[in-house]
Amino acid sequence: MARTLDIRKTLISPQPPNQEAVRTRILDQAAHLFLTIGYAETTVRRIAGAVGIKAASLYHHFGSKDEVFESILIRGIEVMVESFDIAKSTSKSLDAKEQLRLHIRAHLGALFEHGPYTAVHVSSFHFAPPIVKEQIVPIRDGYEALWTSLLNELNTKDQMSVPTSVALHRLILFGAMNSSIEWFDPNGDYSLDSLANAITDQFWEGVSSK
Amino acid sequence: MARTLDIRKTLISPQPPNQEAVRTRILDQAAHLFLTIGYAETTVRRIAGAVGIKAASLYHHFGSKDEVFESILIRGIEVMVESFDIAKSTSKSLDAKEQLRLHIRAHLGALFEHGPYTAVHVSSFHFAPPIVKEQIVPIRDGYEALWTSLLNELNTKDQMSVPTSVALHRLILFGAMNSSIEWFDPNGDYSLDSLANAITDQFWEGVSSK
DNA sequence: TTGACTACCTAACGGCCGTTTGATAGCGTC
DNA sequence: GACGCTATCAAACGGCCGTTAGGTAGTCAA
Repeated sequence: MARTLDIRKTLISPQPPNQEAVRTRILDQAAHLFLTIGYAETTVRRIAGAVGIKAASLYHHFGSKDEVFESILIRGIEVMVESFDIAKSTSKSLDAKEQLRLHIRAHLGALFEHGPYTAVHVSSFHFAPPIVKEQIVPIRDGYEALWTSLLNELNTKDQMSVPTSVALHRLILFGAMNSSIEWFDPNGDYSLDSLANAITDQFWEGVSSK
Repeated sequence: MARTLDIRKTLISPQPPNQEAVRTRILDQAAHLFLTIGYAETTVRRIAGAVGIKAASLYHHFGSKDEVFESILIRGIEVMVESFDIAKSTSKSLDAKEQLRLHIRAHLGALFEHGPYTAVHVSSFHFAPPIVKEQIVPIRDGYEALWTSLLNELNTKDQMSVPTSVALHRLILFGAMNSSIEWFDPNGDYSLDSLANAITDQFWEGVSSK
């Protein structure tokens, strides 16, 4: 059975599966470098070295350094969207605050639990080359729109009421969540669940003593 | 009187005041570049060009590019500390939430109203060269300690009670404030006062409808 | 066996980087 | 008028960058 599948696979896709595997390894290693030392310090030679090939060989799989970078940024958004969708479907029947908590947990999960792609997006998008930014912004807008409509939904329920604009509060919430990549250690004493709870409670109730 | 002061000044400091003026212009132009295009794209030649001199001449005023960068990061902290101190002394007699509001407004003022130094610090510290970071961290810790003790103070008053740790909520608040440099336009429709109010209300009351 | 194709290589290209060297004006002081 | 000092410059340094050209094994179908 497994063998028949293998045969069919090679028949359907003429190139060996190695191609896609190397592409993935390049993206993984590059993402790790972008995250730890930033765009400029992450050179093509360094990425190739981490993969175990030479810089010139990388150009067999990608057209340019920026194509690698762009792929990583896009994958970072995909990871966020996938997490969001799961949270959406699993929290449907819960009350407003619990729905919010699950979505916040999902966003933090994308940042810390599903590879470095989303974290790269958050840390390195701001100073990405303008040509790359142009390509990414519309895709990123899609993810932000998911959050906007979620918050609008919750805001129509009677449990939540944002004092000014939903857009503004979404930005504040994003700032609170995303800035955690600067200081949160997913292997430290604090769990990701407890961070999600803290941000949710803070966003929901504030710090006033009633 | 003013004349005597001028004479004394030249007597005390032999070098002409031009030296300090050029240094300031270099820092101003460099900070603007670091903020808009980032550390790597901000080259010594570009900084010098913006000032109206050649790259080699810049080395008469600073020992290296990183010395310029480090000076800007330190100045960014100084601006924050100065804003904080003013807020502290002018809000002493107010209630807890109003004290918080004034400090949040002060931090945002440092980010948007007193030159690009603080904004450079927030946007470019993360990927600063490790040697630079080492120098800056202890200084930055001083500013963060101011906020920690402020929040601890407010937390002992009966109007505020953070559900988990003050340290965590300080980080969340910093994230909310600092991320505004990614999207807030100080010359747009929204005033900095209203942003400070929104963040304050959000932090204090949350979004729940009681 | 040939020929196309894949995946890698070495070597090099032009270009920009941060920085240094050494020179040249200008200017106030002895 | 000689000297020392400041501020600037042109030119060059070695080094690393992203990228390309051209070659070479290996694989696999005709």
